[in-house]
Amino acid sequence: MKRVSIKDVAEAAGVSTATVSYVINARPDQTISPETSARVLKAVRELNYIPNSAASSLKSKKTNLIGLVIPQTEPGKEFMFSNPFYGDLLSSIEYSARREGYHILLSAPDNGQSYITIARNRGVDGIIIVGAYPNEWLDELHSLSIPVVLIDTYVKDPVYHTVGIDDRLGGRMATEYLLSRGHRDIAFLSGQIEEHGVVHKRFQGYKDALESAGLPVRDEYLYTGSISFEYAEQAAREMVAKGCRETAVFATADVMGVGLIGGLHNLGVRVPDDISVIGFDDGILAKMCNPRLTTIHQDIAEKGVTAIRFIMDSISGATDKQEKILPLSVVERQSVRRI
Amino acid sequence: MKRVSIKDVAEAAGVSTATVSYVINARPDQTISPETSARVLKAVRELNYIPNSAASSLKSKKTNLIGLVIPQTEPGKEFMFSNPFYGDLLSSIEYSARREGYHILLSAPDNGQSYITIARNRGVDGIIIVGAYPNEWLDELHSLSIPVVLIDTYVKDPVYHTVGIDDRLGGRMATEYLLSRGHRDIAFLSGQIEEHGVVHKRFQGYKDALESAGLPVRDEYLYTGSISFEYAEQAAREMVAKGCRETAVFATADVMGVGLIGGLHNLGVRVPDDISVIGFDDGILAKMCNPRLTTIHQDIAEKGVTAIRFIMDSISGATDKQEKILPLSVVERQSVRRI
DNA sequence: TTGAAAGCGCTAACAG
DNA sequence: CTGTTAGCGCTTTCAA
Repeated sequence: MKRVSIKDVAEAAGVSTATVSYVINARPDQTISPETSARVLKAVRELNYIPNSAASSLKSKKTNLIGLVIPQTEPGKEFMFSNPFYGDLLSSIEYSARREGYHILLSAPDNGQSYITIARNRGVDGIIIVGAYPNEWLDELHSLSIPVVLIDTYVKDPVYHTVGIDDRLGGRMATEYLLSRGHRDIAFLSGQIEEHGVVHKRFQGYKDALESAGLPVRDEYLYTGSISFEYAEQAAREMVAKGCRETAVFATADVMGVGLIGGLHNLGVRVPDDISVIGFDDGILAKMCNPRLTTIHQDIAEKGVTAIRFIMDSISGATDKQEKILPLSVVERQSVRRI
Repeated sequence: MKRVSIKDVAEAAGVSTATVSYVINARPDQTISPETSARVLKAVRELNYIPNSAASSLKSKKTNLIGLVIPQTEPGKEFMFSNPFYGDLLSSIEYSARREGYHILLSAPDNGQSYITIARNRGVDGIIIVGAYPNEWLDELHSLSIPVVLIDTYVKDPVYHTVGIDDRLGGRMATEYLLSRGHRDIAFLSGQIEEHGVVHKRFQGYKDALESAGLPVRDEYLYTGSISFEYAEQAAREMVAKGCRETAVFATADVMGVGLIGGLHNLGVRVPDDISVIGFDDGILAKMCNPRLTTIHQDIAEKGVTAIRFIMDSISGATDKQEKILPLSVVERQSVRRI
């Protein structure tokens, strides 16, 4: 099958290549007669013509490509391994983009190297970045002058759009829920607490709730390692070794809540009978564990939809920085008991 | 920041654009003097030049882009939602591709529409397809004359490369493991059994093992719905409603094994005390559930690595169809008991 | 309402 | 060892 170009179509339809370009791109201000248009379309169909995006990008400086940057947990290894969260998000972004005629160029950050090279090389029309990255890394992207949306991060930037949730509120909701069930000794289980990270905010929310209740934030109730099933299991061992003074745990990700429950179970500690657990995310994992996990629900798919919308708005001329904070709710299941 | 082109570099280095192109692309057969080369490289660095891939693709017919097609479970919704399997695979593919200087163009199939349009439009240099698709859909891709690798599917094609596992063997291994633990009433839990699909093969392996053991394949022991946590939970209800004659279940995906265990648990049936369960995949879920799931292990990351290798080999001239069957093993955990 | 023509930035003969 | 040159396939002014 030989490549068919706009020229072939033009010949077949008896028009110029310019005309073909006009009808294909159907700009609202274009003035092509219906007959000509029909003739061109017919030729397109018969020749099975598909425009070459490299050529059109070269000329028009538009690629219809959106760069998506997803964190890589271990360099050279899986970037999203234990967290179905990313699968959901990715899928929603891809779908929303495709509906707008855009495709997704997927990358994990190349070991400290800047994304700017890829972005400029490929000429992406917009960038979606998931998670927290070093500030310099992000700042470089300004020079590209294309829309950037940051998902789930708290860097403040005057230009980049953001979509996320109110993690501090979420942390507070989780903790207050536990409080409302009579718990007073509430542990906090999370990955590293980093500046600008969501975990930091959730931790603040945890502290807010405790303080409002007149309760102290005890260091011995803090378990911060990595966002992984394994670390949560380990935390379970620590908890038990220390005598398990806490009656409830706020785990900042479902994957950790599930790990904790598993670890506790192996040590003969029952959830929620001996200890209560609340998670965060409400992804597939929450329903999967036993007991099913009471958790903070967030709408992952909506994050993707919104991110694409922000990019599209920017591309079509909107200049304001946009921000979206998606709502949160408590989903009661079986892992918390009233005491 | 104004765009800097190869021309700017050429001027700055006092050479022609051709020379710049030569040193940038550093072909082995090229003969540029070290001095010239150094001068060019210096200019590249100083001007912060990054080649425009649209322009080079246009000329060279090479995009360094690999199209990745991932199944979409529900049109318009998540494509990989309940299955961390895809996250792992995706990540491995992206990483391997990047090491070879390729990027990943991610797509979910557009509702029955062909992928060929995207492939031709973007000029991808190779395609990786995960999962089973209609034959006509796949056949169209032949006309592109670019390497295609199929992951986890059994369509036989004289050209496309394949990477997968021996699902029939896997089914047999799982069933024989159960048999070796004294089980005789073994149920089969899966998604729809489709031609060319992996589930079909695993089912054959199940039957193989039963037959070798002189046992019948009982219809009432077959539970086939969808590959989801929810269906597995439902199957648990059916099992119990029917009196739970089986003593063990082979679930063809961890996600189903986990769902089954959860569903059974809710009904007061204990795993492995009352009934044993073996899964398939050995992803993160297997370690997450309680009891931890005995399952068939497969190396997901290796699938991605191999797929990229096949594409690279093809691109660099290899003409043979390549096939890789990755090894399987039984991972014993806690969900099967000897009776 | 349409066409001619000038490139976009790069590659690859080919010539020197 | 390096430069000249002719496009790749498309968009878009400008003129007709």
